[in-house]
Amino acid sequence: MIKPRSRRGGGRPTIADVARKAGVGAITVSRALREPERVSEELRRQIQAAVDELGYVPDPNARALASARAEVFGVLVPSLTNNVFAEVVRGIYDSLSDSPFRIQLGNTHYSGLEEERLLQVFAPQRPAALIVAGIDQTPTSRKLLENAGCPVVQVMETGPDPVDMMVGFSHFDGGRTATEHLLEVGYRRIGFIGARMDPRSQRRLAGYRAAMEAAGLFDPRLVTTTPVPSSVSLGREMFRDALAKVPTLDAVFCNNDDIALGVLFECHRASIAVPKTIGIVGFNDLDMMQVAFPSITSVRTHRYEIGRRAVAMALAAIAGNRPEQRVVDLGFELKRRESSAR
Amino acid sequence: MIKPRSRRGGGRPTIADVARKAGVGAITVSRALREPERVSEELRRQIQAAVDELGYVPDPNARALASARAEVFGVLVPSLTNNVFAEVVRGIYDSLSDSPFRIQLGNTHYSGLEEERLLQVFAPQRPAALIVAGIDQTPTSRKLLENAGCPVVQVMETGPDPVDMMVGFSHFDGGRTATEHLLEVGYRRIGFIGARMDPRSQRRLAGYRAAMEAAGLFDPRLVTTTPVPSSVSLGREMFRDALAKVPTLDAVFCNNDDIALGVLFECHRASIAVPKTIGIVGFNDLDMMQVAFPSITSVRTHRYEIGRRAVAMALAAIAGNRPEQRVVDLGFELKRRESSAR
DNA sequence: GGCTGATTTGGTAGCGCTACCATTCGGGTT
DNA sequence: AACCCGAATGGTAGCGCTACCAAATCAGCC
Repeated sequence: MIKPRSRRGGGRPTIADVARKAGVGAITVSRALREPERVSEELRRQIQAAVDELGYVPDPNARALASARAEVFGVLVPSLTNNVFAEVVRGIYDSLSDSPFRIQLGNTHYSGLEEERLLQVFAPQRPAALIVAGIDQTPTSRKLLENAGCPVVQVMETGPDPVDMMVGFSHFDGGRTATEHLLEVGYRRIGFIGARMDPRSQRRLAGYRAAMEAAGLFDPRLVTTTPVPSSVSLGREMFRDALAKVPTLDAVFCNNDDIALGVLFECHRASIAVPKTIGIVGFNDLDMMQVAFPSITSVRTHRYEIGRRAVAMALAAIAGNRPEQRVVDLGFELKRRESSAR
Repeated sequence: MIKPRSRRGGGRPTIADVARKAGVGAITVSRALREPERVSEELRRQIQAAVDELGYVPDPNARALASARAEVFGVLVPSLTNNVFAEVVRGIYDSLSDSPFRIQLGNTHYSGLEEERLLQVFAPQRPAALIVAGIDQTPTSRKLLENAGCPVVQVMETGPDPVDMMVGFSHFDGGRTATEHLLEVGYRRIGFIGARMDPRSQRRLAGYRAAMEAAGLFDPRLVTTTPVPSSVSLGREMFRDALAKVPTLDAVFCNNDDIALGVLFECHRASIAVPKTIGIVGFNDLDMMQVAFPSITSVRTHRYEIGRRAVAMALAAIAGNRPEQRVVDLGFELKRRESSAR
């Protein structure tokens, strides 16, 4: 009596079934699938026919165990609902959709400890690459990344000391450029409104401050921040607070577009003229900024492109030709619109 | 000479190392980790000590291979940037963050074929559960889901014929309720503006039509749709088109909040009074709807809760007590605001 | 013809874990 | 005393694949 068909597996065909049907060794099937150029064309055809007939699909778990490397990209972002990171993630997905790589996405909730925890979950899987947002990893996280044994790309920011590779832009410069623009067009009592205040927002604030100090106009009372997560409604409230604190306020640089939109709505509600009485500049340049009335000046960031570039660099590193330029600055672009057209 | 330490693995401790150190069999370590109640307290303590000392972490790939079941939830959504799905995904993540389950997220780009392809990638991993958006799977996808050998939850909608379980609400009813509200407050020439027009938007449109026909007011020229992806700027353009087509238009029901916001901005720009001249109702009720000026009436949907509930049902099914109520309708809530307060 | 080196193919031995079954042991039951 | 039963532990045999090495094949060349 024949040994019964594997008890555990769901009866799916295995590589051995394909090998038997094609009349070759199992390892040749494995090779034909992974490195076709190393198998003669004839066998390749035979094997392909057997694969098609049986509907064979390699088991990714067995593959990962045997090769000590999973075809998985680990991706860590601080938020899934923040459009900014959603765009980065979309870029990553689009770049990987035609590859054999799967994606495992982790949500750190802007917490360094949570990032650590997730890296501890991700690392044992031996991912093919890791993409993490930001450059402010805890020492433990940094060590985990360095020892992950795979390409690592830090995204959203650039900095002096990459774990491995980096794609992003300077938030400090972004904040400074936005503020300088407001100064240029004649605003003087320019406020900063920032929610969440993660490290990137802190650096935008630093850029704002540098510009204001250079103009001799910095005043700490112009700065309104909160660690509370950002939202349009919060933007509205914070603007009211800022205005109560400094009634002479004539412009605001917001740490993101949600806040800026909240400011705009509050101006409408309170019949404050934009840009005449109050100038507004946002950050990120979401689609709606150019549609708003009045349209809102914002710093356009290349989120989608950051995701794509991060994957491209990781794939190159996996393929063995690590890009020579390890830190890529994709820059930003100030979009001047009605909200600051004095 | 001692056999060299495993060549392939990165030298990470294995279950055998832990077993040796704790002076027990490997299988007992495995059990202590997965079913602690079946191991005596003394051994449990010894094993835990060895685990801690070695820093042992089970290899998820080996585990998946041996048990023919990966600790992975497969999640398929049509879009990563659409806030609606981002919220569902957030609910899923939050519900799973304390569990051993990882998440594999797929982006179908609103395409049935892409959904099929992704299911073909997901299924061979033998996920612990699958969560998919919508109820309009292709026949192939449906078969893949039925044969996946794991709990399946369809989310965002309810329908008569679940593959396994369902959590959502009726988009038809949502569309009808929104339209009935506009009729009730006195609008007559109510337009429908819809972008993307995926199956869910189609059903909202059907609900709109049912309400309009019941009132004897349906007119096909009132309906403006496009398959183009939705955005605020598109909402603005479509509203202009709709108004050019039907100058007597006195209200619009938008298939989502982005479109509604675009309509609002265009009204500002063209000095059209809201809600006096034009009433506006959106769908989903994003945070900004209540902050907008005027605030925008919208149909609040419980996206985050849908994600949480889907996971709860899947976990129950995995644990062996499949919920008796296999189709859960979480409903929706019409939020009446200024934009339709005639 | 025999040698060399490149190319193609296959066998063996795991990867690290768990399913399955066997074994042991203590405490009832009859 | 023989028997049974459940609880606790362990051994064995894979899960389906690939790394590693060996073997076979085929030029090309002296």
